[in-house]
Amino acid sequence: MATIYQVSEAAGVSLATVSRVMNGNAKVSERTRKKVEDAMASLGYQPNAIAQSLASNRTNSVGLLVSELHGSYFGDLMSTVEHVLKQNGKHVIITAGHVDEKREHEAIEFLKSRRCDALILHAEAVSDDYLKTLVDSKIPVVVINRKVEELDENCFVVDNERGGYMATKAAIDAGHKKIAYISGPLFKKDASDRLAGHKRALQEAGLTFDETSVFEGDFHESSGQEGMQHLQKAFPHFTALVCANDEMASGAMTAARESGFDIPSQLSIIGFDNVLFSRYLYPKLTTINNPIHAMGEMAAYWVLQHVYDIKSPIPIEHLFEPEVINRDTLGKL
Amino acid sequence: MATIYQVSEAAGVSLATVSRVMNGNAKVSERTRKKVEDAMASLGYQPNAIAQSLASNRTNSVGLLVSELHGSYFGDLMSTVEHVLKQNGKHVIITAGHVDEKREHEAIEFLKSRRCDALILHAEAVSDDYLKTLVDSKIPVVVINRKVEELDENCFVVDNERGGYMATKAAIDAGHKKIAYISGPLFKKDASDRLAGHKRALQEAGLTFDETSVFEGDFHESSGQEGMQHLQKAFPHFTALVCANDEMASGAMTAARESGFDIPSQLSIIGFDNVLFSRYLYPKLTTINNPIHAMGEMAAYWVLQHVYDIKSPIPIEHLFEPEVINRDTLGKL
DNA sequence: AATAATTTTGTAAGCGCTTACATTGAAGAG
DNA sequence: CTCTTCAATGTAAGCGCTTACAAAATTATT
Repeated sequence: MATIYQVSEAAGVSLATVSRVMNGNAKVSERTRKKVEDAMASLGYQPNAIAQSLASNRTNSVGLLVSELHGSYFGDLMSTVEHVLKQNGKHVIITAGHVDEKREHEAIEFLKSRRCDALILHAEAVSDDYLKTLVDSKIPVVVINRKVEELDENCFVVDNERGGYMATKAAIDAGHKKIAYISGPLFKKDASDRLAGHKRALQEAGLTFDETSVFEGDFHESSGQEGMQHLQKAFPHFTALVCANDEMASGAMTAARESGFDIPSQLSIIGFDNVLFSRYLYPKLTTINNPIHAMGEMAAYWVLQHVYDIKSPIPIEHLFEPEVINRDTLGKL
Repeated sequence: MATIYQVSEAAGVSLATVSRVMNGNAKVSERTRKKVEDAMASLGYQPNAIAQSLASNRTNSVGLLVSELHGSYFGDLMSTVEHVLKQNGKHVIITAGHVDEKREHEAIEFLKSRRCDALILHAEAVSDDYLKTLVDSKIPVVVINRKVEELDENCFVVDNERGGYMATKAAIDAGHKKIAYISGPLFKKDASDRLAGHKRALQEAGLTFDETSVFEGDFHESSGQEGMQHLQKAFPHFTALVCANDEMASGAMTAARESGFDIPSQLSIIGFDNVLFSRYLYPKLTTINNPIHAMGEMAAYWVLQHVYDIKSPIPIEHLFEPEVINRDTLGKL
């Protein structure tokens, strides 16, 4: 591996000059620039990013914490963030927190130890206080899909309450009166917000909310199946089922089919998130779009603007709107 | 951010001693170790990984190149690799090549510039020669899902020909005689190997291979739909359709349904890869398991063993066997 | 108790870069 | 032709660590 020193020798100039042509910030005469570039090319020189980072205190990399490395939702987030940042010459260091406080904490500490210039966090398990401390600690931090008190400027969230409202409203508008609900784990803010929206829609339509109509799942497919089975007994004869995410909706669909329901003629199902595979399902799932793509993009632009002084091509916004995606699982009654 | 220097001052010892307790390699007396650890704790000291890397020429991070950051297949690969490596205190730097020669090349150069200790590559676009050069260039490299001449020791592959054979054999065993095939882009080795296996199964069963029975897709869902539409005309009345991956199988299922076929009573469909969502499909997709999980794990163990001298808990193997996953889309004839 | 052997600690030279500051040289002003 | 100015380049001091090697402190040996 050639070093800057060897380049400077080959080009007959000083280290500083080589560094200058690499960074293109200070003026270098055409002649010497050429000499240096030739030397670099012939040596196959590749700057050592580690050394550059140490000397400049800039790593040109931003840390991204996701809950899992697999799954459509996070795949989408990672893809988007990487795309925007790479276009601007920045790199992404991805790490997973697995929705576990200790592991999320470690993951964030890892990103800090790598001296990322900024952090984009989809942190679910770590405390609000920890996030506040982080923000105070100087390192630029952005939080996705979580609203932290006093950190509005650093948070990018979808209006989950509204999304939950829209899902149930869509069912009501289609004529449904008896609507069941499979929620996510209610200690999670997004899950409880979505449920709150569901309740608001019911109330607005003059429908009374029945405790037995909701099953608390865990956002995984299997709990959708369980939920469906449970609700058939606990809250029989519902005609529509709203699920707090698409995975659970998929599980519910499987269970419904096994119980002999035709979807949507006998049972309507609505999901949430609009992950990629929701359109592969049969029937194609009617769901609420969770603009994770837009949020990831925005988070990346925020970082570019605040950390690297690269102006965002779109105005920075913090609250994102959900949207009904009409497909084939919601039937008129 | 506290530095090692401040820790040494606070503990009343030299830099070297602090470094020693951090790395735990040289002997340090209990008393001073305690002093240093206390100093670290009270300063909230966090070693600067960048500086450590520069000084030690070790980054404790391995680069992982995938084609895309989304999708079940890569999600699985990333998850597995990260899991194994993290368990051993190593970190993963993930980057995407997007199946484009230039971008893959850049991605690899990026990983090299970050001075990764090793590279795990799912490289599809870059040339064999380039990979050979890489391997020769000293940096430990492992290639996933691609067999490169002379680099057997560095490659981890599934037996695609065998998988293709198994898929078609399964259809034949179920009584099918007229079998269509939707392949991946044939310039890709895995796609052409799978097709070769398909042909071998036909031949072995005494069935003649008909050029019009295969449609060359691009591994994406839409080309599964196109393929289905095309084959209905070009090769009518086939009773089974083998697809070179699950995405295309999903597309074909949609198209088949739109054409009024019932699956599997009127048309059997077999996929390949066994990605996560294949079991969400309706009917659940019968497919060939592509042991990407096992390969990713093995690649990670190889790196641990060859680069970090951590013995692999399982013997290193390079060729992985596909397996038929029987679900609901293959019907007896 | 004196010396050797061994363990523990310190000193200082890098790792490959960036960058403030100093130097040089050429062009312009008088 | 000398004196400024200013652009181009060089010098050298770090960035925060690791690690030979040297020195000091401790323990073992006689």
